[in-house]
Amino acid sequence: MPDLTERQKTILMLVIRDYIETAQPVGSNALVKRYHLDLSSATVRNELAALDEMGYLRQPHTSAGRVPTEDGYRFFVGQMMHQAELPEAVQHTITHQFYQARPDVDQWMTLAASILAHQSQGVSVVTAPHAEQALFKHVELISTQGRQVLMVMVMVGGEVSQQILTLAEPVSQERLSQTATRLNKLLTNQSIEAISALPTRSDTLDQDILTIIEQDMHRATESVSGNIYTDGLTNVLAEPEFAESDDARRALRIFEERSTLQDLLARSTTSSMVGGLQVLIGGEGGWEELRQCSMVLARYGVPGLATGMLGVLGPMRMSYAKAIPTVRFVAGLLSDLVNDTIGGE
Amino acid sequence: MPDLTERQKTILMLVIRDYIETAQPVGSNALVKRYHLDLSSATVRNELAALDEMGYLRQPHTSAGRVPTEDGYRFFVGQMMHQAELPEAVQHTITHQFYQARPDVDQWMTLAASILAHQSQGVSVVTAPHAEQALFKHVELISTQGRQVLMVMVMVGGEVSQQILTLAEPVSQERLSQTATRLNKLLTNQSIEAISALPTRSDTLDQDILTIIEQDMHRATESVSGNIYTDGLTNVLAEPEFAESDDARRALRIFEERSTLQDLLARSTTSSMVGGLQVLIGGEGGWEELRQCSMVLARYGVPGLATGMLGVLGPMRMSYAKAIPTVRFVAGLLSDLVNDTIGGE
DNA sequence: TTTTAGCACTCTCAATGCGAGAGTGCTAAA
DNA sequence: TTTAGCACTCTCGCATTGAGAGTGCTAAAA
Repeated sequence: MPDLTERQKTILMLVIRDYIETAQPVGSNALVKRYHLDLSSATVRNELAALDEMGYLRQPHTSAGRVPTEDGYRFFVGQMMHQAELPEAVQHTITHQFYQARPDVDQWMTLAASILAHQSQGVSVVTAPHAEQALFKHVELISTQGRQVLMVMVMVGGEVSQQILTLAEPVSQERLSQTATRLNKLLTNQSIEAISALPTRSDTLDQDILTIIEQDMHRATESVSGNIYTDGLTNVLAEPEFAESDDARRALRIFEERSTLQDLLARSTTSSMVGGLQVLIGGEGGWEELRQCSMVLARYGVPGLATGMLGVLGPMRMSYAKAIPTVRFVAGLLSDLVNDTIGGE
Repeated sequence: MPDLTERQKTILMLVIRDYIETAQPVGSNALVKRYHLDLSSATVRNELAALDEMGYLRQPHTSAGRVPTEDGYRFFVGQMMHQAELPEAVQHTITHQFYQARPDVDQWMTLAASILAHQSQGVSVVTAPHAEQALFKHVELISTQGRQVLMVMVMVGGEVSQQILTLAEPVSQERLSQTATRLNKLLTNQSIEAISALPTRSDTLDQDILTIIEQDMHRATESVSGNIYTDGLTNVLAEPEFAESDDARRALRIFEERSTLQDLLARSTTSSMVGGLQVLIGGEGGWEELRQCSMVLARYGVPGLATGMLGVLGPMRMSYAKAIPTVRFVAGLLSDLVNDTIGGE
């Protein structure tokens, strides 16, 4: 990599930039003409051959233009990673949209997914903030009809879980409220371990609810991430490389099956930290169906309290120049949001 | 339509059945051979010509087999509409899945969408149960940090809305709880009109929250349907008619943009009643992008209290034989669920 | 009157061949 | 070290062609 001359770097960047725009193999003549290089096509040809040799470019077939390899894209991303910034106007627009949205995690996530998808013209994915360790915050019991009760539980960090319980016999709202009050007093800010270790309650209703809370918190702890939001699924169908093959279908299926997607994100979890940005090129991290795709991922939130992931998927020749700064900016925005609303002391 | 002889009906049904399976124009020879008809191909040919004349079939080009027209599909659906029943085994499986799921509206909707998509091999859509008139049931205020408060509001019928409030100054959880208790007492089972007519509260916190509740209920009333759940988006890409055209993209985009989808469903709302089943063929009801598609729709729930819609979208030659009974069965199941859990007295 | 066999005709689809265009690598001169 | 020139290669679009499937029509058979 250090053995690239300045001129080679320039040419390599231009080739990749051009290919990202046109999706066509780019040849020496076109390159010289299009970018008014002060070189002849023959010189460029030699350089292209060298870059080919070094593995940054390749030819789809003899006597065709050059196309970037995965290594080529990696170089490209490495170069632009630090320089790319979102235009201020766009930053303002995005911030404004968040400001206008209803202050609700669900809305924010949907909005973030939508913005990412539109800005990058790719498929976006956002996970709701999720705590590594579940801490109880509040429970509410609302009688709906007969033996049916709606239980709403809130955890520290803001996660909300609700479910419908069917009790053995009808219970008045008043008694439900009393139970809720007692449990809230008892459980506030407790971890699941602490709750499990609690002695059995004498009141059977209290005990029943307690058991359900425990189960629910278990579920929350086990799941690797919060809810998953996606958008822009159809964007990928517009890309010429997916025009007719069913590669597109297989890739999109991953995004539809939330469990698979969760696995995928979980893998990347370890290697990425809040604020850091991760670019997976050509299905790095081994996901067969995504061999033709790239992902730009970032983690956001408050480490230890609540974090989530967000990212963009596109073909390998996706517009990194847009995707990278957008992901970075939105990650920052969501981090602030988490911090402001459900965040630290 | 009454001028179809029995034999013509039989042949028409066979042609359509075959076309739905193979996606290939079906000719007289193939028909006789495949279904061991006791007729010569020439006779069949005459009948085909007659059906063509009457508008049930057409030829993509001279000297190709026959393909159903929209009228053809309508006849087909009319014939099978009443006879089709889901096999008992499948019914059990589905019921079992609902039984096993976590008792939460969100889970149920996701599950319903998933089942519809898998059974019918099409794109499914399900809206959460939604009341025409919002009635207040319960509100809860949970202090999260500083001036931030999580408000959870439940309406009669089970709809839950949550949002994060930023108060002018920090307020203790105790005071929040008192406000919630007072408001709950005051508002239970009240309609939005009644709430709007209420005199101003002396306590400013109470009044602030009250205003927000009012706004929120307004929002709930205005939206035509609850949350929308979809699944099986990728199924449509597997269909040969969408293999490479970008018709597929346009159709799928409708399903991604929830607002458009909501419009679409709203249109069908009027004409369909709970229990009834509606089959839109070839984008009936005028939605240009869905000209090549069909939808099987049904309404479920308890009229007046909470209803929702569910349905399946596929190409015109979708498997109605699977889609229709599945939609009908799941609609029944969801109706029961609504009735049992959040339903009437 | 209805059904069937026979036949000429039509149209698609896959395979084939061909020429233009774009791009390459190499060599020799600047 | 760069550039001009040149022969070579490979794709892509286009037209041609032949096989196959299916039709409609007519006349004979039931």
